[in-house]
Amino acid sequence: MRPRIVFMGTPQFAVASLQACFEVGEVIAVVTQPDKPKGRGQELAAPPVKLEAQARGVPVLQPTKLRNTGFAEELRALRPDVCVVTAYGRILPKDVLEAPAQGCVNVHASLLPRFRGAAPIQWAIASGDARTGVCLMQMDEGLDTGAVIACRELPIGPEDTSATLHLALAELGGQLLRDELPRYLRGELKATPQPSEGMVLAPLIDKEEGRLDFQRPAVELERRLRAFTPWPGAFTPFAGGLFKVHRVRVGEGRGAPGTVLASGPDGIEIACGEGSLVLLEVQPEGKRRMTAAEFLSGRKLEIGSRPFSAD
RNA sequence: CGCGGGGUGGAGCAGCCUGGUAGCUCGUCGGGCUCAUAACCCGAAGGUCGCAGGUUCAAAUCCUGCCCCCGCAA
Repeated sequence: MRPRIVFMGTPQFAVASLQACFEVGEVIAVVTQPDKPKGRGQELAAPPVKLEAQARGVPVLQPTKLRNTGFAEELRALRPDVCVVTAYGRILPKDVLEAPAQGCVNVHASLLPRFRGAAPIQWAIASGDARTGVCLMQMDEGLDTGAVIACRELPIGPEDTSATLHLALAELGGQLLRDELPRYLRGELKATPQPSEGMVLAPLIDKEEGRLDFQRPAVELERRLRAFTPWPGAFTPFAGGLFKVHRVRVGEGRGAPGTVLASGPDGIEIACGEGSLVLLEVQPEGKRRMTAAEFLSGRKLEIGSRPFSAD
């Protein structure tokens, strides 16, 4: 008998999980965040999960608050066997967690207990980890602290960004659900509590995390750039505006941090706390993304100058 | 009506406020020089100045509408 599933999720990352739920059970309702103004023009946009649910003709709930609003009763009334949560974006209160007959499970994009929290993919790259993955866990009241049911691993390549890993991990999360959720619901899989050893938090990314601090080692800046792609990216002040850096290479150069060591067709080399960063693809504010060589045909950078600092 | 920048030979930019000869650094092509470490010298080709309308003797430049790219914000 197919389980009655209520799915909770919001962004693109959650769509593959939702699709997996359709394969292994009856999705009786989808809970997602309210529509929010997006982009230039600030038009209201529906979350990707909502669009997918509507395309499948499943009822969509978009509560603003979960606590003390009767949402738990509403959920109970649906008589779900399980609630599957992937990147929903809210902490679930106890009464919601206990509403489904077999509780709530969560797909989390890291190898728990490493990188509990909102931005596990980003922090895995920024930390220089060689591998990451997805875990299916029982939810409890803590932040990603539940007992782990099953995991899948994936190597992090030297060119991986959060954008590329998001795609791969979303897909892997879908497979994990498809394969392991039915077994778990039948009682064939036992959840094991997370070890306290190796616990690391992955806090929400702030825009300021993208600001390039040339005092830091070049290798760290390169990893953070990939970790914070596509958002907030890597940027530095330039000529009174914002200057985005899209692609870099770690170099061998040395000098006072922030100083231009070389500037030519091969890139713009900036001295860092350790080593140097060669800027390969950049984007001045208001302009499109361009190669360093293109940028330099319109604006020369003196060797020895420090153009990327607040005025 | 959320705020803002931009669209000028193939690339990146200046010129626009204060209308009057299409500019800069590259690239391309032809020739020269011969090792200068982003090679150098001479020459050439290549542009409906995003589109449409308006003002004017005259519009890249001023006015109006539209299209496209992008930053902020969310």
